[in-house]
Amino acid sequence: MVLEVIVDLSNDSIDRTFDYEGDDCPLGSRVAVDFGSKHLIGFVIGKKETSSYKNLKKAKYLDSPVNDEQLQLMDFMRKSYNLRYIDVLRLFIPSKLREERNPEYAQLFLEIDKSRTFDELIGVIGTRSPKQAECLEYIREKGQFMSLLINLFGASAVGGLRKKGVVKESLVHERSTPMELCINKKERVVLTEPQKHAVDAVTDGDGVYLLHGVTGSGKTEVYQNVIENMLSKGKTAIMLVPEISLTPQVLGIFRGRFGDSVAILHSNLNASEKYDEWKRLKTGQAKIAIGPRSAIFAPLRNIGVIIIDEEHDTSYISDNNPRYDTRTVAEYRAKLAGAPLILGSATPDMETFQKADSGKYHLLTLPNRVAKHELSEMEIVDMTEEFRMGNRGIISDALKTALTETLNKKEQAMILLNRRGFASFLRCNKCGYIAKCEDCDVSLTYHKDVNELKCHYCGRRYHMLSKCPSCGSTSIKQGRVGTEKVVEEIKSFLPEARVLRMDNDTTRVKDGYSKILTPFSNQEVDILVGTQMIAKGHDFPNVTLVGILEADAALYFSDYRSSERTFQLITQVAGRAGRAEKEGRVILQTYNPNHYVFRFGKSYDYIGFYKKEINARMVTKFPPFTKIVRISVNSVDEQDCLDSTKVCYQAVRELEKEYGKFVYLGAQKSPITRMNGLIRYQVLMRLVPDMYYQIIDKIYKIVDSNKPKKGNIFVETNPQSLT
DNA sequence: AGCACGCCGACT
DNA sequence: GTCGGCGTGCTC
Repeated sequence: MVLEVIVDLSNDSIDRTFDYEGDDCPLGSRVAVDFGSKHLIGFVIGKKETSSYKNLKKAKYLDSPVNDEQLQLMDFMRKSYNLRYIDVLRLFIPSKLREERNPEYAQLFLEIDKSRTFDELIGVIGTRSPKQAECLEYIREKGQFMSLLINLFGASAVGGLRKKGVVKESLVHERSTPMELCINKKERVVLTEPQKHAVDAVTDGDGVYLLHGVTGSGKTEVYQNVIENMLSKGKTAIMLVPEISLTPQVLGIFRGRFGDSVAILHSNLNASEKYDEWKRLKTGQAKIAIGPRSAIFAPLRNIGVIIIDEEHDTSYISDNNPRYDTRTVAEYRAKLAGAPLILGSATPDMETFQKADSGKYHLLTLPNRVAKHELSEMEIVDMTEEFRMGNRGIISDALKTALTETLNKKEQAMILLNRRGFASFLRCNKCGYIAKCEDCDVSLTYHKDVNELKCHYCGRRYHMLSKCPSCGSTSIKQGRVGTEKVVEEIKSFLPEARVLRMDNDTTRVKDGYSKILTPFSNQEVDILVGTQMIAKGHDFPNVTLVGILEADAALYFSDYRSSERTFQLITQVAGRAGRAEKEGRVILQTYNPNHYVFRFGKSYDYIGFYKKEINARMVTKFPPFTKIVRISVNSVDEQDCLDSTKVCYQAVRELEKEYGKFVYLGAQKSPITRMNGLIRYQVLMRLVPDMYYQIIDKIYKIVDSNKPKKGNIFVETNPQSLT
């Protein structure tokens, strides 16, 4: 029988099937093939009786790691995101299965024979077999799986070692416990009415449910009950959480409730551990997959529910290699399985809430906090006022006082320095004026190299401003503050305070996270100063004060989502204060206190914010009312990059002639020169949704046939940023 | 992705 | 005269 095989190499020129001769096997089977001079893994995605090709090589069947439903999901992803087949396939396969051409050896573990010295063993091998000696040296310390050794040193060398009896073999397949989990057996709580209603609705329903509830309103309890109901129906479940909140505590709660039927797919697991968890799901030993976005590809059958917690989190969007949006993929997978999809959040994505609002999704609301505590009181400090009063520092007087009080009470504080999009906007320190594009209403980005302001959406350029057009002050500059600066300022008025910084620099080092969080949680540190990353997840009961500096920084990021991001951020950090018995307090500093984000944020009024924001999006024609499409081109060679971009641009213009005018911001070339040796250009356009679905495939075609010679080209829809 | 084949520059 | 640069094309 002729098998149509995708080989495990990621390259545009071989993103198609190759015919091989092989025994009949299910689609999705993994096979070993020779391709050119290489020995590779391949995947069967089609079968036929005859091939137009003459002398076929043989494909050797290994196993069948993906099922039919998963194949359908792959197809969907490939088409909607214009991805290579192999890149999508790899998402479904644990990396271990890609290394092993010989599954029968996969579990065979080789170690050196410890009853003799290493030199004795080398003696046995002799000088005629250098490959074998090399291999023996390789496994000297820790041993290794046979399949990997065969890949590295060849079958004959490894076979030689076995024949000479210098290695010991064992069938290792103990399940390695992923992470030390403190299993957290919690008392079963009685559900509130809204929780009960949500659980019932989802259990008997299908389609997409938006579970909207503030922090502490008991969403997790809903998830658990739905999962439990599904398990009792003999079904399985997938639950996705943002990478960062995949903490041992969270996992412990699920392990406590569901025991061994939970499989955890975490990026901290090594290849073998991941493979073990994958296999438990595949064989049905485990029925619940919990993990970050990649867990959506879990090898489960008979899925009863898919849950995406904190659905607005940006970690659900993969912005490189295979680019995809997990929520869209999950929605399709749920549809294939006939299962409901739950999207949970306190601050849903605008697009998600709009779908719930318009009846496309079902809306479930958890109105109250179950915990005894109300949400923390939020104070807004006007920094332009501080400036006028003569405080030129980063920290307002109100926050200074609050910090001092907090420390006196032996409680802790967190200070968030919002640095999103900080690099480049221009602001007047006196009146809070921000330079914006007259056409697009997004903030202008300052380009130092040419001393110009530029709009990232339409490319329009403006002269650099020397004084504020609104109040005439010359104190107009780009704000740029680092965490070091904040710490310095705190030290100046609270010299005894124990302060720790947490940002990209301090967490990059090995165990950076726990080096900072452990002392803070042990109360050996009073104040934690950090960027976005301190906003998520961690629960510190002794924290009663949260300060947000530069709360409006993200607002000036040249991105139509900046208000939404800001609202999400302040809601999230505010939730960090006063989580246990003690009351919490939030102080938010801004140059723009009247902005609606802060007005609604202060009272935790998501619905109010949504109404205002969605209206703005409609008027300015931004998503969800349009889709922004970006063609990105990069190359090591400027001319090469430009050529490709130009052709694409012309082709897009042709499309416009055929289909009618797009809702442009002007599809045009805007060059952005970037570091790492790559020149980048892009073509941007905005399309109303109907038009988008009509022409996106044509745009993919244009791009595919105009690749730069020495670089890459790809299309993104609603990209995360335009930098 | 690799590997082979093939056509122009500076070297023993 | 040749060694080797990497552009182009192919792998079932």
